[in-house]
Amino acid sequence: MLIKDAALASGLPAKTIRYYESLGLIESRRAGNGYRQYGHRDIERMQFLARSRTLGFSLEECRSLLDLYDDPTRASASVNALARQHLDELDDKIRELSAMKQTLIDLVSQCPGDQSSDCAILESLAHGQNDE
Amino acid sequence: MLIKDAALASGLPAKTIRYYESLGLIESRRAGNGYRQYGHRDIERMQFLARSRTLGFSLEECRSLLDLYDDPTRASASVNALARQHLDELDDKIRELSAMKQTLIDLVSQCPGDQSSDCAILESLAHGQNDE
DNA sequence: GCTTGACATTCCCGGAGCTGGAAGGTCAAA
DNA sequence: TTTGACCTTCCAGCTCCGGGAATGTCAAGC
Repeated sequence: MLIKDAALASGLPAKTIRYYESLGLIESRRAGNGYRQYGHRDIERMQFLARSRTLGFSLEECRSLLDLYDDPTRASASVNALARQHLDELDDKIRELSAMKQTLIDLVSQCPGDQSSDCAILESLAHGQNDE
Repeated sequence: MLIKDAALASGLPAKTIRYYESLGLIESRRAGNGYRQYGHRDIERMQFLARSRTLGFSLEECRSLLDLYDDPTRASASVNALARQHLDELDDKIRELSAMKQTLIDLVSQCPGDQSSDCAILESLAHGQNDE
């Protein structure tokens, strides 16, 4: 299977597959002409990466997850810890964005949004008092 | 006022002030020795940027906000529109992260998290069925 | 046999928003 | 005079790719 079909099968763009290989997350054997060739196992690995990325894991976290996956002596506690840590990061991020959102909602509600130049949003950005 | 004090007064690191200047978001006049010198207006501009960034606006959005701020003929509707658009982006991002979070919560709850190697998280990453 | 088109390869650049570091200039105080 | 704390510019790197150039390969059509 050549890279384009692997991309189709895995959902990862060909560019991304090459990039992941350059990082050592994926391996490939080459045909006589130098073309990368992939088999079922490789596609599974790509899908693993694709799913992990969908859940927001960083590539380094993906590497750890793959390492655990490859290790038959792993303890599920290790995976669990990794996942919980990522969960905490997600929570932090969500909280941060939600705070931004709430502040912005307040500001937008105070801005007339008409042809006048008076604007609570700009006023707050310029002189504070709403957010600090 | 030299850059270090401007950094202290504005909350932006000196490096960031120089970076913003390179992007044309901030201007500076120079002393005879080439050192940047800032006044009250400059500090305000930096604080404006700092607050805008805190709300998650991109630097290009900050540029637009500053332009509006500088324009006495602006309509608050323009600012309002910019803010609402950013609000939508925040919402999208929050929803995306929340979806990740929920999936991850489900997976974590199915993973024993002990010394056994069986792990629903890895299983799901490898073979799907939970998220797709 | 030759051309065309769709693949493949490598390599380098850019983007977003900085941060760190190197190499060097300036200035006040000891 | 020598520190030490500033300042300057420029270059590199971080994350995760995507775009594009220059080039090679291969099957199909004429």
